[in-house]
Amino acid sequence: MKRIADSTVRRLSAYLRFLEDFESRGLATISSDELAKRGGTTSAQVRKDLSFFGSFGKRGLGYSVPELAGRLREILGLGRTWRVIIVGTGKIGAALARHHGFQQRGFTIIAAYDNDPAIIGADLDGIGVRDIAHLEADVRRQHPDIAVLAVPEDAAQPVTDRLVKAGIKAILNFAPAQLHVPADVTVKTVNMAMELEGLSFALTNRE
Amino acid sequence: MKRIADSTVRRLSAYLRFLEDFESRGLATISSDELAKRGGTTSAQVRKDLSFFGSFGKRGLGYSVPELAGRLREILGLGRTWRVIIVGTGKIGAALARHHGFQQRGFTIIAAYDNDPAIIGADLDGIGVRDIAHLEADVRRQHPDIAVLAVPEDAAQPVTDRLVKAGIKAILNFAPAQLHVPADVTVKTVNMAMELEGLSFALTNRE
DNA sequence: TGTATCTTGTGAATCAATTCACAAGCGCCC
DNA sequence: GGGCGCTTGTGAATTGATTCACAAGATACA
Repeated sequence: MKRIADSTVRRLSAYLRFLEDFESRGLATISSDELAKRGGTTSAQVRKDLSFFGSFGKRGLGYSVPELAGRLREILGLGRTWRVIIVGTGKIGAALARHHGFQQRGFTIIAAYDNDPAIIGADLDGIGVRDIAHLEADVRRQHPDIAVLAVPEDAAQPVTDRLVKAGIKAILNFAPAQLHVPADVTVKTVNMAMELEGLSFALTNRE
Repeated sequence: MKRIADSTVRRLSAYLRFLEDFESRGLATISSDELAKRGGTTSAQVRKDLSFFGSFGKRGLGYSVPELAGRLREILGLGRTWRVIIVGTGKIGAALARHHGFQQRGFTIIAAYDNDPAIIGADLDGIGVRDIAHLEADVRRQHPDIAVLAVPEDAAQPVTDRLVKAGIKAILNFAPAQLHVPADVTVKTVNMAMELEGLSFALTNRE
Protein backbone atom coordinates (compact mmCIF):
# COMPACT_ATOMS: atom_id res chain seq x y z
CA MET A 1 0.00 0.00 0.00
CA LYS A 2 1.10 3.52 -0.82
CA ARG A 3 2.47 5.28 2.21
CA ILE A 4 -0.17 7.44 3.86
CA ALA A 5 0.96 10.79 5.26
CA ASP A 6 0.64 11.45 8.93
CA SER A 7 -1.41 14.54 8.27
CA THR A 8 -3.89 12.45 6.29
CA VAL A 9 -4.38 10.02 9.17
CA ARG A 10 -4.97 12.88 11.59
CA ARG A 11 -7.65 14.27 9.32
CA LEU A 12 -9.33 10.87 8.97
CA SER A 13 -9.47 10.73 12.73
CA ALA A 14 -11.10 14.16 12.78
CA TYR A 15 -13.62 13.21 10.10
CA LEU A 16 -14.64 10.18 12.14
CA ARG A 17 -15.30 12.38 15.13
CA PHE A 18 -17.51 14.66 13.06
CA LEU A 19 -19.35 11.72 11.57
CA GLU A 20 -20.09 10.38 15.01
CA ASP A 21 -21.58 13.72 15.91
CA PHE A 22 -23.67 13.77 12.73
CA GLU A 23 -24.70 10.18 13.39
CA SER A 24 -25.94 11.03 16.87
CA ARG A 25 -27.95 13.83 15.35
CA GLY A 26 -29.57 11.41 12.97
CA LEU A 27 -28.15 12.73 9.69
CA ALA A 28 -28.07 10.09 6.97
CA THR A 29 -25.70 11.61 4.44
CA ILE A 30 -22.97 14.23 4.38
CA SER A 31 -21.07 15.94 1.58
CA SER A 32 -17.31 16.35 1.42
CA ASP A 33 -17.92 20.08 1.62
CA GLU A 34 -19.78 19.91 4.92
CA LEU A 35 -17.13 17.62 6.35
CA ALA A 36 -14.45 20.03 5.15
CA LYS A 37 -16.07 23.10 6.68
CA ARG A 38 -16.34 21.33 10.00
CA GLY A 39 -12.71 20.32 9.91
CA GLY A 40 -11.26 23.56 8.63
CA THR A 41 -10.11 22.11 5.32
CA THR A 42 -11.37 21.88 1.74
CA SER A 43 -13.74 19.47 0.06
CA ALA A 44 -11.02 18.42 -2.40
CA GLN A 45 -8.80 17.54 0.53
CA VAL A 46 -11.50 15.40 2.09
CA ARG A 47 -12.14 13.53 -1.13
CA LYS A 48 -8.44 13.04 -1.77
CA ASP A 49 -7.91 11.73 1.76
CA LEU A 50 -10.68 9.18 1.33
CA SER A 51 -9.62 8.25 -2.19
CA PHE A 52 -6.48 6.60 -0.84
CA PHE A 53 -8.69 3.89 0.59
CA GLY A 54 -11.48 3.53 -1.96
CA SER A 55 -14.58 5.35 -3.16
CA PHE A 56 -17.19 5.51 -0.50
CA GLY A 57 -19.48 8.26 -1.78
CA LYS A 58 -22.34 8.60 -4.19
CA ARG A 59 -22.05 11.30 -6.83
CA GLY A 60 -24.69 13.95 -6.48
CA LEU A 61 -25.51 12.81 -2.98
CA GLY A 62 -22.45 12.61 -0.75
CA TYR A 63 -21.49 9.96 1.79
CA SER A 64 -23.68 7.73 3.92
CA VAL A 65 -22.84 8.81 7.45
CA PRO A 66 -22.95 5.39 9.14
CA GLU A 67 -21.21 3.69 6.24
CA LEU A 68 -18.36 6.17 6.05
CA ALA A 69 -17.97 6.10 9.84
CA GLY A 70 -17.69 2.34 9.63
CA ARG A 71 -15.10 2.46 6.88
CA LEU A 72 -13.05 5.00 8.80
CA ARG A 73 -13.13 2.87 11.95
CA GLU A 74 -11.91 -0.01 9.85
CA ILE A 75 -9.15 2.04 8.22
CA LEU A 76 -8.00 3.44 11.56
CA GLY A 77 -8.05 0.02 13.16
CA LEU A 78 -10.72 0.88 15.69
CA GLY A 79 -12.72 -2.28 15.15
CA ARG A 80 -10.91 -3.90 18.04
CA THR A 81 -9.71 -3.13 21.54
CA TRP A 82 -6.13 -2.01 22.06
CA ARG A 83 -4.32 -2.86 25.27
CA VAL A 84 -2.43 0.07 26.72
CA ILE A 85 0.08 0.35 29.55
CA ILE A 86 1.15 3.58 31.20
CA VAL A 87 4.77 3.91 32.21
CA GLY A 88 5.43 6.63 34.74
CA THR A 89 2.70 7.77 37.10
CA GLY A 90 3.73 11.29 37.92
CA LYS A 91 1.37 14.22 37.37
CA ILE A 92 0.72 13.48 33.71
CA GLY A 93 0.82 9.69 33.85
CA ALA A 94 -1.60 9.55 36.75
CA ALA A 95 -3.98 11.99 35.05
CA LEU A 96 -3.94 9.83 31.92
CA ALA A 97 -4.57 6.67 33.89
CA ARG A 98 -7.59 8.27 35.50
CA HIS A 99 -8.83 9.80 32.27
CA HIS A 100 -11.78 7.74 31.09
CA GLY A 101 -11.92 9.17 27.58
CA PHE A 102 -9.63 6.47 26.19
CA GLN A 103 -11.78 3.56 27.22
CA GLN A 104 -14.65 4.86 25.11
CA ARG A 105 -12.70 4.64 21.90
CA GLY A 106 -11.36 1.17 22.44
CA PHE A 107 -8.14 1.82 24.32
CA THR A 108 -8.07 -0.18 27.55
CA ILE A 109 -5.47 0.63 30.14
CA ILE A 110 -4.36 -2.68 31.59
CA ALA A 111 -1.56 -1.54 33.89
CA ALA A 112 0.57 1.35 35.10
CA TYR A 113 4.22 1.30 36.21
CA ASP A 114 6.46 3.44 38.36
CA ASN A 115 9.74 3.14 40.22
CA ASP A 116 8.71 5.18 43.27
CA PRO A 117 8.04 2.85 46.25
CA ALA A 118 5.70 5.49 47.63
CA ILE A 119 3.29 5.03 44.76
CA ILE A 120 3.81 1.37 43.81
CA GLY A 121 0.76 -0.60 44.84
CA ALA A 122 -1.52 2.43 44.70
CA ASP A 123 -4.79 2.29 42.83
CA LEU A 124 -5.58 4.86 40.13
CA ASP A 125 -9.32 4.51 39.60
CA GLY A 126 -9.07 0.78 39.27
CA ILE A 127 -5.64 0.58 37.66
CA GLY A 128 -2.94 -0.80 39.89
CA VAL A 129 0.52 0.76 39.91
CA ARG A 130 3.17 -1.92 39.59
CA ASP A 131 6.89 -1.83 40.19
CA ILE A 132 8.62 -1.03 36.93
CA ALA A 133 10.95 -3.94 37.69
CA HIS A 134 8.10 -6.15 36.44
CA LEU A 135 7.81 -4.29 33.15
CA GLU A 136 9.51 -6.77 30.84
CA ALA A 137 7.94 -9.87 32.35
CA ASP A 138 4.47 -8.31 32.27
CA VAL A 139 4.84 -7.14 28.68
CA ARG A 140 5.94 -10.57 27.55
CA ARG A 141 3.03 -12.19 29.35
CA GLN A 142 0.24 -9.74 28.54
CA HIS A 143 1.55 -8.34 25.24
CA PRO A 144 0.05 -4.85 25.46
CA ASP A 145 -0.21 -3.08 22.10
CA ILE A 146 0.67 0.45 23.09
CA ALA A 147 2.83 2.00 25.81
CA VAL A 148 2.19 5.53 27.03
CA LEU A 149 5.48 6.95 28.22
CA ALA A 150 5.19 9.58 30.93
CA VAL A 151 8.56 9.41 32.67
CA PRO A 152 11.08 12.21 33.30
CA GLU A 153 13.21 13.32 30.40
CA ASP A 154 16.36 11.47 31.38
CA ALA A 155 14.55 8.17 31.85
CA ALA A 156 12.76 8.37 28.50
CA GLN A 157 15.34 6.68 26.28
CA PRO A 158 16.38 3.93 28.73
CA VAL A 159 12.76 2.99 29.42
CA THR A 160 12.00 3.11 25.68
CA ASP A 161 14.84 0.67 25.06
CA ARG A 162 13.37 -1.69 27.64
CA LEU A 163 9.91 -1.45 26.07
CA VAL A 164 11.24 -2.08 22.58
CA LYS A 165 13.30 -5.02 23.73
CA ALA A 166 10.24 -6.52 25.39
CA GLY A 167 8.34 -6.28 22.12
CA ILE A 168 6.29 -3.07 22.21
CA LYS A 169 5.61 -1.71 18.70
CA ALA A 170 3.81 1.58 19.46
CA ILE A 171 4.66 4.32 21.93
CA LEU A 172 2.85 7.51 22.83
CA ASN A 173 5.57 9.68 24.32
CA PHE A 174 4.86 12.54 26.72
CA ALA A 175 8.47 13.03 27.75
CA PRO A 176 10.20 16.05 26.24
CA ALA A 177 12.75 13.90 24.45
CA GLN A 178 13.53 12.70 20.95
CA LEU A 179 13.29 8.92 21.15
CA HIS A 180 15.39 6.61 19.01
CA VAL A 181 13.65 3.35 18.05
CA PRO A 182 13.94 0.71 15.31
CA ALA A 183 11.97 1.26 12.10
CA ASP A 184 9.23 -1.20 13.02
CA VAL A 185 8.29 0.73 16.15
CA THR A 186 6.00 3.74 15.82
CA VAL A 187 6.37 6.69 18.17
CA LYS A 188 4.08 9.68 18.51
CA THR A 189 5.37 12.45 20.71
CA VAL A 190 3.24 14.96 22.55
CA ASN A 191 5.52 17.73 23.72
CA MET A 192 3.75 20.46 25.60
CA ALA A 193 6.83 22.62 25.99
CA MET A 194 7.21 22.57 22.23
CA GLU A 195 3.61 23.60 21.70
CA LEU A 196 3.95 26.45 24.16
CA GLU A 197 7.09 27.61 22.41
CA GLY A 198 5.20 27.49 19.13
CA LEU A 199 2.66 29.88 20.65
CA SER A 200 5.45 32.04 22.01
CA PHE A 201 6.94 32.21 18.52
CA ALA A 202 3.59 33.11 16.99
CA LEU A 203 2.97 35.86 19.54
CA THR A 204 6.47 37.24 19.05
CA ASN A 205 6.66 37.13 15.25
CA ARG A 206 3.37 38.67 14.17
CA GLU A 207 3.64 41.35 11.55
CA MET B 1 8.94 38.25 7.08
CA LYS B 2 8.57 35.08 5.04
CA ARG B 3 6.12 32.71 6.59
CA ILE B 4 7.87 30.10 8.71
CA ALA B 5 6.48 26.58 8.62
CA ASP B 6 5.18 25.04 11.77
CA SER B 7 7.51 22.10 11.38
CA THR B 8 10.46 24.49 11.28
CA VAL B 9 9.46 26.12 14.56
CA ARG B 10 9.10 22.74 16.23
CA ARG B 11 12.59 21.81 15.14
CA LEU B 12 14.02 25.09 16.39
CA SER B 13 12.46 24.32 19.72
CA ALA B 14 14.12 20.91 19.69
CA TYR B 15 17.50 22.37 18.73
CA LEU B 16 17.30 24.74 21.67
CA ARG B 17 16.71 21.86 24.01
CA PHE B 18 19.77 20.04 22.68
CA LEU B 19 21.87 23.17 22.90
CA GLU B 20 20.91 23.59 26.55
CA ASP B 21 22.06 20.07 27.17
CA PHE B 22 25.36 20.69 25.35
CA GLU B 23 25.74 23.96 27.23
CA SER B 24 25.36 22.23 30.59
CA ARG B 25 28.03 19.79 29.50
CA GLY B 26 30.37 22.64 28.74
CA LEU B 27 30.63 22.24 24.98
CA ALA B 28 31.61 25.45 23.23
CA THR B 29 30.70 24.71 19.61
CA ILE B 30 28.47 22.34 17.71
CA SER B 31 28.12 21.45 14.04
CA SER B 32 24.86 21.25 12.13
CA ASP B 33 25.56 17.56 11.71
CA GLU B 34 25.76 16.83 15.42
CA LEU B 35 22.60 18.82 16.01
CA ALA B 36 20.91 16.90 13.21
CA LYS B 37 21.89 13.48 14.54
CA ARG B 38 20.53 14.39 17.94
CA GLY B 39 17.25 15.58 16.47
CA GLY B 40 16.75 12.80 13.96
CA THR B 41 17.09 15.04 10.94
CA THR B 42 19.79 16.09 8.46
CA SER B 43 22.48 18.72 8.62
CA ALA B 44 21.07 20.44 5.54
CA GLN B 45 17.73 20.70 7.29
CA VAL B 46 19.31 22.27 10.34
CA ARG B 47 21.18 24.83 8.28
CA LYS B 48 18.12 25.63 6.19
CA ASP B 49 16.01 26.09 9.33
CA LEU B 50 18.51 28.52 10.79
CA SER B 51 19.06 30.32 7.49
CA PHE B 52 15.53 31.76 7.66
CA PHE B 53 16.70 33.93 10.52
CA GLY B 54 20.31 34.76 9.65
CA SER B 55 23.73 33.14 9.55
CA PHE B 56 24.89 32.21 12.98
CA GLY B 57 27.67 29.76 12.23
CA LYS B 58 31.33 29.88 11.34
CA ARG B 59 32.42 27.92 8.29
CA GLY B 60 34.78 25.12 9.15
CA LEU B 61 33.90 25.37 12.82
CA GLY B 62 30.16 25.16 13.44
CA TYR B 63 28.01 27.16 15.82
CA SER B 64 28.85 28.69 19.17
CA VAL B 65 26.62 26.82 21.59
CA PRO B 66 25.75 29.71 23.90
CA GLU B 67 25.36 32.16 21.05
CA LEU B 68 23.06 29.93 19.02
CA ALA B 69 21.04 29.10 22.13
CA GLY B 70 20.62 32.81 22.74
CA ARG B 71 19.55 33.48 19.18
CA LEU B 72 17.03 30.65 19.30
CA ARG B 73 15.56 31.95 22.55
CA GLU B 74 15.21 35.31 20.88
CA ILE B 75 13.60 33.86 17.77
CA LEU B 76 11.19 31.75 19.80
CA GLY B 77 10.29 34.69 22.01
CA LEU B 78 11.63 33.09 25.18
CA GLY B 79 13.46 36.18 26.37
CA ARG B 80 10.48 37.14 28.46
CA THR B 81 7.92 35.58 30.77
CA TRP B 82 4.55 34.55 29.36
CA ARG B 83 1.47 34.68 31.55
CA VAL B 84 -0.69 31.59 31.24
CA ILE B 85 -4.16 30.76 32.51
CA ILE B 86 -5.64 27.30 32.67
CA VAL B 87 -9.31 26.95 31.86
CA GLY B 88 -10.86 23.72 33.09
CA THR B 89 -9.39 21.88 36.06
CA GLY B 90 -10.47 18.32 35.43
CA LYS B 91 -7.93 15.51 35.31
CA ILE B 92 -5.78 17.08 32.62
CA GLY B 93 -6.16 20.73 33.61
CA ALA B 94 -5.27 20.00 37.23
CA ALA B 95 -2.25 17.94 36.22
CA LEU B 96 -1.03 20.78 34.02
CA ALA B 97 -1.53 23.33 36.78
CA ARG B 98 0.56 21.21 39.11
CA HIS B 99 3.19 20.47 36.49
CA HIS B 100 6.22 22.59 37.27
CA GLY B 101 7.99 22.08 33.97
CA PHE B 102 6.39 25.13 32.41
CA GLN B 103 7.68 27.59 34.94
CA GLN B 104 11.27 26.71 34.10
CA ARG B 105 10.92 27.82 30.52
CA GLY B 106 9.26 31.12 31.23
CA PHE B 107 5.60 30.18 31.27
CA THR B 108 3.98 31.33 34.50
CA ILE B 109 0.55 30.04 35.40
CA ILE B 110 -1.28 32.95 36.97
CA ALA B 111 -4.73 31.44 37.44
CA ALA B 112 -6.99 28.47 36.83
CA TYR B 113 -10.74 28.45 36.19
CA ASP B 114 -13.57 25.97 36.54
CA ASN B 115 -17.34 25.97 36.77
CA ASP B 116 -17.65 23.20 39.34
CA PRO B 117 -18.52 24.67 42.78
CA ALA B 118 -16.86 21.64 44.37
CA ILE B 119 -13.47 22.68 43.08
CA ILE B 120 -13.74 26.47 42.90
CA GLY B 121 -11.58 27.95 45.64
CA ALA B 122 -9.30 24.93 45.78
CA ASP B 123 -5.55 25.35 45.63
CA LEU B 124 -3.49 23.48 43.03
CA ASP B 125 0.06 23.74 44.32
CA GLY B 126 -0.25 27.47 44.84
CA ILE B 127 -2.60 28.24 41.97
CA GLY B 128 -6.10 29.16 43.06
CA VAL B 129 -9.10 27.85 41.14
CA ARG B 130 -11.49 30.67 40.38
CA ASP B 131 -15.08 30.65 39.23
CA ILE B 132 -15.15 30.76 35.45
CA ALA B 133 -17.72 33.52 35.76
CA HIS B 134 -14.78 35.81 36.50
CA LEU B 135 -12.95 34.80 33.32
CA GLU B 136 -13.60 37.86 31.18
CA ALA B 137 -13.05 40.40 33.94
CA ASP B 138 -9.81 38.72 35.02
CA VAL B 139 -8.49 38.50 31.47
CA ARG B 140 -9.19 42.16 30.83
CA ARG B 141 -7.48 43.13 34.06
CA GLN B 142 -4.47 40.79 34.01
CA HIS B 143 -4.10 40.30 30.24
CA PRO B 144 -2.65 36.79 30.25
CA ASP B 145 -0.83 35.90 27.04
CA ILE B 146 -1.84 32.28 26.64
CA ALA B 147 -4.87 30.24 27.65
CA VAL B 148 -4.62 26.50 28.15
CA LEU B 149 -8.01 25.01 27.38
CA ALA B 150 -8.78 21.77 29.20
CA VAL B 151 -12.58 21.70 29.25
CA PRO B 152 -14.94 18.98 28.01
CA GLU B 153 -15.49 18.75 24.26
CA ASP B 154 -18.87 20.47 24.18
CA ALA B 155 -17.64 23.45 26.19
CA ALA B 156 -14.56 23.98 24.04
CA GLN B 157 -15.97 26.30 21.39
CA PRO B 158 -18.15 28.42 23.72
CA VAL B 159 -15.27 28.95 26.14
CA THR B 160 -12.95 29.71 23.22
CA ASP B 161 -15.35 32.39 22.02
CA ARG B 162 -15.31 33.95 25.48
CA LEU B 163 -11.52 33.90 25.59
CA VAL B 164 -11.20 35.44 22.14
CA LYS B 165 -13.73 38.12 22.93
CA ALA B 166 -11.83 38.99 26.09
CA GLY B 167 -8.66 39.48 24.04
CA ILE B 168 -6.68 36.22 24.26
CA LYS B 169 -4.44 35.72 21.21
CA ALA B 170 -2.97 32.26 21.86
CA ILE B 171 -4.66 29.05 22.95
CA LEU B 172 -3.24 25.64 23.76
CA ASN B 173 -6.18 23.33 23.30
CA PHE B 174 -6.44 19.93 24.99
CA ALA B 175 -10.10 19.42 24.16
CA PRO B 176 -10.79 16.96 21.36
CA ALA B 177 -12.41 19.62 19.20
CA GLN B 178 -11.60 21.67 16.14
CA LEU B 179 -11.72 25.28 17.34
CA HIS B 180 -12.80 28.15 15.12
CA VAL B 181 -11.01 31.42 15.85
CA PRO B 182 -10.24 34.67 13.99
CA ALA B 183 -7.03 34.82 11.96
CA ASP B 184 -5.13 36.83 14.57
CA VAL B 185 -5.55 34.14 17.22
CA THR B 186 -3.17 31.17 17.23
CA VAL B 187 -4.37 27.77 18.37
CA LYS B 188 -2.27 24.66 18.96
CA THR B 189 -4.25 21.52 19.61
CA VAL B 190 -3.00 18.52 21.53
CA ASN B 191 -5.39 15.70 20.85
CA MET B 192 -4.49 12.48 22.59
CA ALA B 193 -7.33 10.50 21.05
CA MET B 194 -5.99 11.48 17.63
CA GLU B 195 -2.46 10.39 18.53
CA LEU B 196 -3.71 7.05 19.81
CA GLU B 197 -5.69 6.55 16.63
CA GLY B 198 -2.56 7.35 14.66
CA LEU B 199 -0.83 4.50 16.52
CA SER B 200 -3.82 2.25 15.94
CA PHE B 201 -3.60 3.01 12.22
CA ALA B 202 0.12 2.31 12.17
CA LEU B 203 -0.31 -1.02 13.98
CA THR B 204 -3.16 -2.01 11.68
CA ASN B 205 -1.64 -1.00 8.35
CA ARG B 206 1.84 -2.43 8.51
CA GLU B 207 2.91 -4.43 5.51
C1' DT C 1 52.41 31.77 3.05
C1' DG C 2 50.39 27.69 1.28
C1' DT C 3 47.90 23.59 1.67
C1' DA C 4 44.70 20.41 3.75
C1' DT C 5 40.59 19.90 6.20
C1' DC C 6 36.32 21.08 7.86
C1' DT C 7 31.74 23.09 7.84
C1' DT C 8 28.63 26.73 6.60
C1' DG C 9 25.10 28.97 3.62
C1' DT C 10 22.32 28.58 -0.29
C1' DG C 11 20.64 28.10 -5.15
C1' DA C 12 18.89 24.11 -7.75
C1' DA C 13 16.67 19.76 -7.86
C1' DT C 14 13.73 16.60 -5.95
C1' DC C 15 10.06 14.89 -3.40
C1' DA C 16 5.53 15.46 -1.11
C1' DA C 17 1.13 17.63 -0.17
C1' DT C 18 -2.55 20.48 -1.52
C1' DT C 19 -5.55 22.64 -4.70
C1' DC C 20 -7.69 23.02 -9.21
C1' DA C 21 -10.86 21.80 -12.50
C1' DC C 22 -13.74 18.90 -14.85
C1' DA C 23 -15.78 14.51 -16.72
C1' DA C 24 -18.94 11.32 -15.07
C1' DG C 25 -22.50 9.39 -12.00
C1' DC C 26 -26.72 9.88 -9.40
C1' DG C 27 -31.37 11.52 -7.97
C1' DC C 28 -35.28 14.24 -8.86
C1' DC C 29 -38.92 16.07 -11.38
C1' DC C 30 -41.52 17.06 -15.37
C1' DG D 1 -37.00 9.17 -20.75
C1' DG D 2 -34.67 13.54 -20.81
C1' DG D 3 -32.89 17.49 -18.66
C1' DC D 4 -31.19 19.79 -14.47
C1' DG D 5 -28.70 20.33 -10.35
C1' DC D 6 -25.59 18.46 -7.35
C1' DT D 7 -21.42 16.03 -5.77
C1' DT D 8 -17.89 12.60 -6.32
C1' DG D 9 -13.35 10.86 -7.89
C1' DT D 10 -9.17 11.93 -9.93
C1' DG D 11 -5.45 13.39 -13.25
C1' DA D 12 -2.92 17.78 -13.76
C1' DA D 13 -1.10 21.91 -11.87
C1' DT D 14 0.57 24.24 -8.17
C1' DT D 15 2.47 25.16 -3.93
C1' DG D 16 5.47 23.90 -0.20
C1' DA D 17 9.17 21.31 2.21
C1' DT D 18 13.27 18.69 2.08
C1' DT D 19 17.52 17.15 0.17
C1' DC D 20 21.47 17.72 -2.84
C1' DA D 21 25.66 19.52 -3.98
C1' DC D 22 29.10 22.77 -4.08
C1' DA D 23 31.47 27.39 -3.78
C1' DA D 24 33.41 29.95 -0.23
C1' DG D 25 35.01 31.05 4.48
C1' DA D 26 37.53 29.59 8.49
C1' DT D 27 41.15 27.17 11.08
C1' DA D 28 45.40 24.53 11.74
C1' DC D 29 49.81 23.69 10.89
C1' DA D 30 54.01 23.01 8.31
